[in-house]
Amino acid sequence: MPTEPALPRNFLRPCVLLLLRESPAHGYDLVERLRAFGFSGEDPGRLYRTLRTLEGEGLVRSAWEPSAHGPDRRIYAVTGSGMEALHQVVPALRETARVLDGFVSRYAEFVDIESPSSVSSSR
Amino acid sequence: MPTEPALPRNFLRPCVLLLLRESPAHGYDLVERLRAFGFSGEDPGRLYRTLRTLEGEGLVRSAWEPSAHGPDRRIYAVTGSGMEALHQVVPALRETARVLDGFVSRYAEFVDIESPSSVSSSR
DNA sequence: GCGGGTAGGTGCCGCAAGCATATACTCATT
DNA sequence: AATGAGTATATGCTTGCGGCACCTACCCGC
Repeated sequence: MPTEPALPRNFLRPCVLLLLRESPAHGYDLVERLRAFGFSGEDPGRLYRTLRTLEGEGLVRSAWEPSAHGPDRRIYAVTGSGMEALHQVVPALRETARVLDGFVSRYAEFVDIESPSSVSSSR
Repeated sequence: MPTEPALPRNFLRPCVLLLLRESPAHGYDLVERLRAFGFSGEDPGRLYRTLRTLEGEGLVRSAWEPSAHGPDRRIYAVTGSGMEALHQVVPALRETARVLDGFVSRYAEFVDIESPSSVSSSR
């Protein structure tokens, strides 16, 4: 794993919504699947808090499910307004990606000038 | 201007360093040039506070300069350790861009399935 | 009965971000 | 000579996210 990314504020929320849209899951499972989006897996408490907040806002719903081995699980699924909320935030995240690409290439521009060796491609 | 981007925490700092590296400037000027990185220009106070913080950390230095028209300006320039700090945070921002691209394309994947009309190119 | 993996949760605090507000200089207008 | 607009720099206050620590409880193997 490279450097830890500097994620946007509240990025956890859309990530949870997207993952739940792909398939319902319980928190402990989401902890693992969230690694793909740059979340280290430490601080599961943060995720559980976010899940309860999302449920309070009606963006996800949950139901307890007994587990064969281990304690019961609270299975979460995204709701209709949850999907709406996801659709609404995506443009901002797209915009963020655009800005960051701009920043990086603008940074790379003068780095290439200063050290013409070990050139990083301009993507 | 599209939607306001959801910028990472502390993103203002590297932006200021990059802009000052491109050319020294005073705060009021930076406010304008920061628009390229998604900063709306409201809340200039935030920028000025950030500048003073950066100066306190030795990442930038400043000098007063009289203005032909209007009040005096505090001209900022990036220092050596400021550049080091910039180099150190860029990998994380690169990583963030990567993650966001991944998120967006993963989102687009099921959006294309649900509404096969109005297809967005897969970049 | 002890440790380790699974699963879900609360408490607390620092600090960035958001918003309002203050000061002061210059110039053009009334 | 006062008023307002544009330029320029700053402080005060509040909120809420994020980071860290900590707790409970279940199941299984040794």
